[in-house]
Amino acid sequence: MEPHEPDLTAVPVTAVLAALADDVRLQIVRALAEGGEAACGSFDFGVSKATRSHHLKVLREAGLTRTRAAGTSRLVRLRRDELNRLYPGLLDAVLTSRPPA
Amino acid sequence: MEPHEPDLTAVPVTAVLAALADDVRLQIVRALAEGGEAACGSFDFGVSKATRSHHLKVLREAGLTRTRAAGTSRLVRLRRDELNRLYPGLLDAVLTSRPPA
DNA sequence: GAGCTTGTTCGACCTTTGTCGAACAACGGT
DNA sequence: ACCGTTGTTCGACAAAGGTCGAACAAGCTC
Repeated sequence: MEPHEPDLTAVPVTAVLAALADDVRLQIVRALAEGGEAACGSFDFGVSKATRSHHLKVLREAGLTRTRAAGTSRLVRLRRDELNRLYPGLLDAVLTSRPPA
Repeated sequence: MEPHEPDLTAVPVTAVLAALADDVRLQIVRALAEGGEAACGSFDFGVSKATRSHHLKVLREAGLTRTRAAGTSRLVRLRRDELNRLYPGLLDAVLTSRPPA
């Protein structure tokens, strides 16, 4: 089953923004930005694995991440270059924002 | 009644992003970016005035706009400088994105 | 003050979305 | 072949959010 990773230009801006407009997903994106490629299981932010899987799907379908299988795990990584090319400054603006005091 | 225009630093990033993650609101922001200050009524994007008022409230409470009374109207403007200072690149990234084909 | 214009607020409604547990699927190791 | 690990999918549920019409408020003009 292909993981359905759309062309970023085909994703409406509102969908990209909506994908980033969630605390859990933002934490995932931050983790990916810092640590590079990571397995789904490494994002343990106090939600069930069903919920985590859901959030990763949202990020993937918004064109923010790519996923590849690796044994029993799936490795996720940020599509930084494409993102920065299409929305220069967006990622940085979001990532450098202080965590909610 | 004060219109409750929060300090941008007090607004969680997710709230800012969520405010921008809507088609109607994005159109409003684009219009404000192009035309500068404008009356609420000038944003006729196929929604009722109740809905329009709702969206303007969301934008205001997310720290994206300022509103001032002017006779029977209310003039709205983008908080560009603050936005660009706190989230450099965000606004540009969102505004320069092509409209949904 | 009557009436018009401009916005806001108030339910109400319906869709979307975040969350979970449970069931399922794929893979690796023993 | 079996089991454990890792993710995904499937309802189900609750909360959030966009939408509307109607009622209300404030201000201008005649």
